[in-house]
Amino acid sequence: MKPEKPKLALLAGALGVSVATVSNALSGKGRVSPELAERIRAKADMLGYVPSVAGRALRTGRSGVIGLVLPDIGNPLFPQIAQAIEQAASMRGYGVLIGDSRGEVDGQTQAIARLIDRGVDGMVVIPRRGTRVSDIGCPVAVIDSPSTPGNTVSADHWDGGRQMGAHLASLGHRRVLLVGTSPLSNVQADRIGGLKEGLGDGSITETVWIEKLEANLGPGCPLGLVARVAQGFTAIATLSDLTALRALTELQVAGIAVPAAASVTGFDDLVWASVVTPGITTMRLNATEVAQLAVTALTQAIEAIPRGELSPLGTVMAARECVPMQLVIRQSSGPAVQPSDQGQPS
Amino acid sequence: MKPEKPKLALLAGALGVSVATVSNALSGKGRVSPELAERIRAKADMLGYVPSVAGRALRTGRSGVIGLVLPDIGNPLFPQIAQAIEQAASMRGYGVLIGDSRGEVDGQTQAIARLIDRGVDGMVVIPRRGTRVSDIGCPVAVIDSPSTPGNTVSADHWDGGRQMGAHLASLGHRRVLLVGTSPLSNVQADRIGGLKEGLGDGSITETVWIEKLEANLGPGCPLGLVARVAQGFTAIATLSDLTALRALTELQVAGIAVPAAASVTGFDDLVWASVVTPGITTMRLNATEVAQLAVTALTQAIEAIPRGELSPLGTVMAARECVPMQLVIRQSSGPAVQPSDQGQPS
DNA sequence: CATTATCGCTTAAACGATTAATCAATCTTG
DNA sequence: CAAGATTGATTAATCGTTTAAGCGATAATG
Repeated sequence: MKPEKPKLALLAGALGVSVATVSNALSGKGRVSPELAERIRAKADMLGYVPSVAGRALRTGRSGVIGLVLPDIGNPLFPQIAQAIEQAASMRGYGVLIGDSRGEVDGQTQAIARLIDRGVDGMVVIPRRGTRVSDIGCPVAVIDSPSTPGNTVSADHWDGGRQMGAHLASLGHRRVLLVGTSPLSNVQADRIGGLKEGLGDGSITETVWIEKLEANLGPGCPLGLVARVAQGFTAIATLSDLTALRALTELQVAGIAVPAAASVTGFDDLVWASVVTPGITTMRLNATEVAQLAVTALTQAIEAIPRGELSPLGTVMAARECVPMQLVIRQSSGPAVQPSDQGQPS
Repeated sequence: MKPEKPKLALLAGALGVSVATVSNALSGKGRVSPELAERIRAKADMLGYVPSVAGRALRTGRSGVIGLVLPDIGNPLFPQIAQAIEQAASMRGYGVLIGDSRGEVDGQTQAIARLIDRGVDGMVVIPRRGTRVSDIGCPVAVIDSPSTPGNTVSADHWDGGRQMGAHLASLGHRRVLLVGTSPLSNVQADRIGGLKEGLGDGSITETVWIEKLEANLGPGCPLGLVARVAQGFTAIATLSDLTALRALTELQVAGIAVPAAASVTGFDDLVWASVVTPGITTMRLNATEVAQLAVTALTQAIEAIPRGELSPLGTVMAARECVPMQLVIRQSSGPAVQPSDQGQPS
C-alpha cells in the first residue's frame, strides 16, 4: 500500500544482503557472484530502482550533468544544436543544463560561473564571436570554427563556403555579392574564405556586412541589393539563411525574380529554407554529428580525470575535429544571367 | 598555494565555530548573533564559498533544478521560451535541465521520466498537441492554451486571434483565408476562434490545414494561395509566422504584391518576421511573461510541499493564468483591395 | 599438511549540507 | 532570589551512494 521509493538499503533488505553488495552488483565493479548479481539486477528493475543522483554525486564528486552555453539563445541555430547535444549527452547518461548569456556583454562568463556553481562536470560552449573561452575549472568542448585556436569541434565552414562557391561558379556566376552580419565571427570569416576559393580566380566579389550597414541606416534597413544587381552582380551569397531570407524577399518585392534574374544562397539549412518559395539553396550543418563529437570528446575528458580532483589544468579535450557540410540545392540558385542581359533590369 | 575548495567545515574551522552555526548564519534559519552572522557571511564570500549542490540535495531532497520539456525542440519558438524560462528560473535559484522528446511518439513520456530520474523538483511542460500531461510524480506547470483543461499558464491565443481579426476587419477585409498546420493543436484552435470573432459576422472565412494538404501533395507543396486570391480572398491570416513566410513568398513569386493585392499576417513574432520584406504583421507572444508566470507558479508549488515528501497528489499548481498577446503591425497587412478590383488579377 | 591466494560478501567510513535535540549561560519574573 | 524563559552556540544524526578495508571459507600451492 505504500510503495517506498526504492533505495539501495531497501533492495539489500529485501534480498538479505548488504548495500555494498547491491551497489557492486549494479555497477559491476566489486566481486559478486554471477547468480547473486543477476538476482539483484532482477529485483532492482522489478522494483524500478533508480540510483539517487544526489547521493551518487555527493560521493563521487560528479553530477552527471553537463552545461550548454550559447552566446545568444535567440540564435536560430540553437534548437538544432540543443536537441543534438541533449540527445548525445543523454545517450551517455548525462543531463544537459541550459546556460544562457542573457544577451548581456559578459553574460557568457556569468553563465559559465553559474553552471560551475551548479556542479556540472563539464560544458559545451559556443563562444560569443570574438571571445575566447578562458581557463575555467572544468573540461570544456568548444564548438566554433576550425580556425579558432584551441581545441574545438566544428563544422568545416571553409569547405562549406568552397562547395557553395564552386556551385555558383559552375552556374556561371562571376560577380558575386557576399553578405554577412559581422566580420568578427570566425565562422563567417571561414565561410567567406571558402566562398572566394570556391568561386575561383576569375570571379569578382564584394562583401557587405549588415552590422555596419545597420549602424548607419538602422536595424532592418534595406541591403541595397537591387542596386547591386543593376551593377551586374548575378548572385547573392549570404552567410546565413536568415540573411538569405532577407535578401530573397528584398529582391522579390523589387520585382527581381529569383533565381531567374539573380541567385540567392544561404547557410545552415534552417527551418524556413525549405518552405519559402523559391526554396533556398544552402549548406546543411550536420548538428547531430557536431554535437556527437563535442559530447564524446567532453565526456571522455571528464571520465579521464583521475578521481575526485577538478580538472588539473583546466581545459582538457580530445583532438580537434571537423565535420563536412552538405550542399542542399533548391530553387533559389540558377544559371547566371548572361552578360548581354546585364545592367538593364527591366 | 593550495586554495582548497571551501566547504562549510573549512569556514567553520577558519572562524572557530561549528559547521551548524555557519550553515545557520548563511541560511538565516537558526539562531545566530547578528555580529557572528555578519562575520561568517563576510568570510564566506571572501573565500568564495558556494554550497555544494549535491550535499544540499541529498539532505533536503530537492535538487534546485527544474526540467523543461517541449514536444519538439525544433520548434522555432523554442529559443524564446527556453531563454525566458532559464532566466526566470535562475532568478529563483533554479537550474534548467533540457528534456527533449526526440520527435518520437511517446518521447514526451520518456523525456519526463528521464527528468524525474535525474531528480528535478518540478517541470515546465509544453505538451505535444493533443496529449495531456498525466499524473507524474512532481509539480508541473503546463504551457498551452487557456482552453486546455487543467492548470495551465499560457498566452491568450484567443484574444490574440481576436485582435488580429479586428485589425484585418478594420482594414476592410471581408473574405479571409485562415491557414494553420494542424487542427489538433489547442493553440491553433484558439487562434482560429479568436480570428473569426474578431473579423465579425460580416466576414467569410475558409480554413486550410497544411498537414492535410501535405498528406496529399507532399511536404513543401504550394498552398494554392494564388487561386484563392483570384477567388476574392483579400487576406491570408496564418496561425504562425513560419506559415506566414511560406504564404508571403508563394504570393510574391506569383507576382501578387503584398500587401497591395493581398495581406498576410502571422503569429508569434519570430526572428524573421521583422527582417523580411515586407515585414510581417504578427501577434507578439510575450514569452518572458509566460515563462515568469509558469516558473513562479511552479516554484511556489515546489516550495509549498511540506518536507521530504514527493508531491502528494501529483500535479500541484497555482491558479491558471493568461497573458495578453500584442499586435505588431508591419507592412504585410494593408487595406483590402476594393470589390471592384476583385476577381480580375492582372 | 601447513601456508597463501582467491572468492564472496560485509563493515564502516566517507562525501557536504541541514536540522532536531541539547546545553550552558544570561535574562525575566513572581 | 530561586525557578523558568530566552539566547547563542554545539553535538550528532541523517540523506543515499561508493569504496577501501576486513574477514571467513574454500581452493590452490609447495
